[in-house]
Amino acid sequence: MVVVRAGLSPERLTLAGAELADEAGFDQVTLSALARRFDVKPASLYAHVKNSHELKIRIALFALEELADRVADAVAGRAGKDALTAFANAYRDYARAHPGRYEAARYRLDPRTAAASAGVRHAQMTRAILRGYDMAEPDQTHAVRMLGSVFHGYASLEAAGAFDHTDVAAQQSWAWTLDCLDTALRSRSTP
Amino acid sequence: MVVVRAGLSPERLTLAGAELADEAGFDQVTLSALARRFDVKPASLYAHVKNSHELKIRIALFALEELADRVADAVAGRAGKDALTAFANAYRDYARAHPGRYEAARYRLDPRTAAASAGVRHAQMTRAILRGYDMAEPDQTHAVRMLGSVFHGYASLEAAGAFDHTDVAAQQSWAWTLDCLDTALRSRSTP
DNA sequence: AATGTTTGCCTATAGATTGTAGGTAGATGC
DNA sequence: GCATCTACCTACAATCTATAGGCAAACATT
Repeated sequence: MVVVRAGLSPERLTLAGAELADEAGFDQVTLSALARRFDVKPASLYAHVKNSHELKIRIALFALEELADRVADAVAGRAGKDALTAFANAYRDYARAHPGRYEAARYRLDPRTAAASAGVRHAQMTRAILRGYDMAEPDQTHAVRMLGSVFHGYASLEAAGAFDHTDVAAQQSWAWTLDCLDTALRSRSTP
Repeated sequence: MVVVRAGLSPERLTLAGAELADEAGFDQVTLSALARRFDVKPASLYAHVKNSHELKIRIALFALEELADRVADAVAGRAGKDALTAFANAYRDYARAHPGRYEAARYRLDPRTAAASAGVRHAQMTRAILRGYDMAEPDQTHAVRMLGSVFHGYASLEAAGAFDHTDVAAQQSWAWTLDCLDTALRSRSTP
């Protein structure tokens, strides 16, 4: 009897799960669906991931990492509004290109896991952006939270189709918003 | 045999589902869990709601309506920054008091259902806020989207615990953000 | 090359949730 | 008083999660 092994591993399952999330939505990521994708029985997956929850955590961590990498790449060598725009665009582009992974990145992690995740890099990079605006504490923290809210909120609403019913291009509003944020941050800077 | 009827109805199921969502999370809202709550068999619920998806839609519409009511109440009789703050606080307070319902309000609705939902009132009320800032189109649409992003983003990140790891009160950042938005909008107004 | 061990996926099984079909007792209407 | 309707029931099938244990291929050792 010829048996060809599927070549499963936590990493391959995580990546396949991320792809499945992008195609069908993060809530459609099940061990059964993943098993079908590898033409394998569901039970076989439990040798590689503890359970469905752990798989989702892995996908979330993978997405956070990937997103942080893209943002870091985009921001490299830039400062001020240039850096702000690069950060924001990399963020939004990722959410649009990988809606399922982006949703996964919002999966609730326990504090310890979150503290060890790339989420920390996101916060650091946001703070780095603000260096171009000379902002002291606690204003810097306020600004980090505001920027995070705008970026996540915009990506989230756009993905939900909230901007589809008004005949103004989402891209235009995005550019306007970034412009607005830049002005607001500059007016708050303490040189 | 004494049979006491549970008194099920779509409305009672929707409300109970909303309560369950607040207590255990929107993803824990299942027909089975709801049936246990009414001490009834799961199959009995199908006489009142078509399926699990329809129940979630009902909860989403209920939450959107409730949230719109609160915001409308808060905004009534106010204008300018006062109105902006009242809107924003009502929004955030609802998300904090009813995390499950707030999550439900983000449940993906098909375009027709969304168009007939209280989501439309949200957009109208946001536009009403902007009357205090004398903003022409398409800037008004841009501003509606930015405000929506900030409000939703902040509520979403705060609920996810994203602000728990820095020792600055979320309330402080919220006030700062609203102040920042007010300034930004005033600087964009076209009197 | 022969042997023992590990790896990788299997079958079998059980519980939970969703959903359909059909039944029955109590409430309602004439 | 009788027929109908309502509200909930049992029974059943499908899907997903999860555990336990089996077996053959792959690998390591000598």
